[in-house]
Amino acid sequence: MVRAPCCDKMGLKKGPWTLQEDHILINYINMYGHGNWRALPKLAGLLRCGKSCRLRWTNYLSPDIKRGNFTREEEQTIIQLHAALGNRWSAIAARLPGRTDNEIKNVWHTYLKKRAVNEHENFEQQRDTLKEEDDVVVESSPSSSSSNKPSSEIINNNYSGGHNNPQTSSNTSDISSGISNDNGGDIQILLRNNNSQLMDDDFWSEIFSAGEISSMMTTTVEGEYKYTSSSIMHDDMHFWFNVFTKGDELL
DNA sequence: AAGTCGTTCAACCGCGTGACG
DNA sequence: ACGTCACGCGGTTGAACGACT
Repeated sequence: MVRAPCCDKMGLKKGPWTLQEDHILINYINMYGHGNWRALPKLAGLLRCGKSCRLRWTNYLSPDIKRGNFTREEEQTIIQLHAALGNRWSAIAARLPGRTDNEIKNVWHTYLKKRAVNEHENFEQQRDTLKEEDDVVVESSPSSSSSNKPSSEIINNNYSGGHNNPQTSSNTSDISSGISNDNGGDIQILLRNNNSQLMDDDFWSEIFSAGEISSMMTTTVEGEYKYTSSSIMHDDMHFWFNVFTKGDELL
């Protein structure tokens, strides 16, 4: 397939946009819209390629764009969505009105990636501390196995992070969830839709391959999906589950 | 004051994909 | 079915700027 020649080979301008160019682009789009980006620069009288015009408009000039610093809520949303969606910046941007994929990508690489790593490390420290405490309890009274508790209680005790408490956050989601340790030391994750609807496999397919999913998952009679870990579930599973239980409200 | 380094962010580049003839 | 076009996406670059030495 032969690709159309790039704009730089056709004598078109590159680099930062001038105020005059911005005005021309804004005026043209306000008057005629942007039906065809490739034809737009010629029609508007700009020495730019259509791609450059589209980028300038969608990332900077469009009136829909919210300028200014990201709020704490927006930053948390990006971290959670990135954990669930990966580097799908446009999908993340679609859930943040007024923010562009380019802007989100920049913010992620400059601030949020570091913060996410820090939070991950803090979480691991917390987890290790809790694990040590659990070990002490189990050693002193083996009969009081945690598996006797409802899983929602377990997750509330051990993994609650304030607003991500599955019970208190259920106003926006019908999904209840829990993590528990069975007697073999494996980790079980229960995901239940209160309307008895099963969760979409796509939710997990981003994180695990299909083979891993099927080997990990069983369905209970109550309409729950039960994921049972073994060696394939790495140590970070708790962290990511925690992130997802926050993030699923946003998806 | 001048040079260096690190950070930020607008813009570019190449690729994938869907629409269309 | 195939080729072409146009668009959108994600990765990368580089200019601008501030902090530091």
